Amino acid sequence: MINNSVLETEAENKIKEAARKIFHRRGFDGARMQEIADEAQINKAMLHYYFRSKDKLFEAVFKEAAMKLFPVVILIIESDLDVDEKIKKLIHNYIDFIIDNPYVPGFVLHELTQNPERMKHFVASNVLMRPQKFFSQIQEGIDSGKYIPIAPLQLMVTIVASCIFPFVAKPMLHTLFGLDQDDFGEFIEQRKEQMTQFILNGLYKK
Amino acid sequence: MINNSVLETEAENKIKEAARKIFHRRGFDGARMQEIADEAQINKAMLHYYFRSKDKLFEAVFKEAAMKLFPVVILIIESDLDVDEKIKKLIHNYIDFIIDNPYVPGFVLHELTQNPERMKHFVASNVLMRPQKFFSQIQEGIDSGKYIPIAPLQLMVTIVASCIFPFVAKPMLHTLFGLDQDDFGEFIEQRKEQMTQFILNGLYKK
DNA sequence: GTCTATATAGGGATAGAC
DNA sequence: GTCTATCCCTATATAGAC
Repeated sequence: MINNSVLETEAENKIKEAARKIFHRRGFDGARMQEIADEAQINKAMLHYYFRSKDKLFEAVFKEAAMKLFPVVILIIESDLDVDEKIKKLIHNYIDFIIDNPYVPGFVLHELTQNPERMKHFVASNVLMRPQKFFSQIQEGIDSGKYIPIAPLQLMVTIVASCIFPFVAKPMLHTLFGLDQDDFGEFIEQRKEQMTQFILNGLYKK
Repeated sequence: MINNSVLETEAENKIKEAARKIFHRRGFDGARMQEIADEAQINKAMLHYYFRSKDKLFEAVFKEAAMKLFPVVILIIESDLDVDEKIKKLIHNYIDFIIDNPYVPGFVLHELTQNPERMKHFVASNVLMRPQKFFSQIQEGIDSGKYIPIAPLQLMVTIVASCIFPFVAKPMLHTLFGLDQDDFGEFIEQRKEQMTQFILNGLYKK
């Protein structure tokens, strides 16, 4: 007789994996429990057996997405690297992460916008952003005349925006500039190095 | 006797204005016809009287949003200004526009992502982006050694991202950095000038 | 644990009186 | 044109047999 706990875990994972796909693709309102069940090749009733409700299932998925999205930035930001290396690593690693998880940024941003209260307490208590070191490094560079004067948070937001935005705006790039799937892949690949150079060049004083 | 056509127009406008608010705030799936009716202080049945269906009403709202969002960029891009002036104008005007229409970018991006086909043909036929002149200007600057080598589209996307992203990520800035409403307003105001300087500095070679 | 059948609610849409 | 009542479908959720 096979241990039931193993099967249980497998079923749960299969459901969560399916839910992840559908929620990421359609958002909370757009997702259907039936579609998740189909994706998991499982009966719809089983969703409610393992996870009581759509809300609970969503919460599990959202948490994982948020926990994946933020730490990429945080770990690098808090490291001992110098500014140039941090920016280079940040852009490369972040874009690579989104290539593997293309729906995560749009999903997190949208759900956070739609229902800020639902997950705010969770994000706040689990994701502690401590950018002090990075911000200090920037400020020192400004004070020493190496960097142009810029609020560290402005720089930070610009870096993250540069990585995330192209993925959120992918349909726009397709419609307005005719970038197909392959073009987009090339565009993103090119972006890693060009953005690193552009942002570092923007930071350093002439 | 009052002319009926006037009242008709007033009712239609009241509905569209209410629909705009709700759709922008909740997206297509999240919006409720009842909520739109309440917002318009009108009976729910009247929505269907004036606009046949939720889809039709949404389409009207989406068109207006998209038609407002893109031309801001396009007009400046296609103008005869030089690169520095274009970038400065682009950032200032675009951010000012979003201050007045804070939900538009997230709305357009999300709906375009959720259902790319629904509006693609419309956007494609109504919004013609002709960035050739701007792109040529950039390329000339690169060839003459004035600018660093960067694909014009990469620059373009970065500029738009810098303007739009902070608004989409507003809840994140609130949660992670504790920016309240006033802080956010200051942040955006500061951003107009600092991003202009940062991006121009990034473009010019040392 | 897994399925079928069904309860229940919500929301888009319409019928019909006025 | 405007309202009430209601149709009807869809989607979440549960009951209950196996």
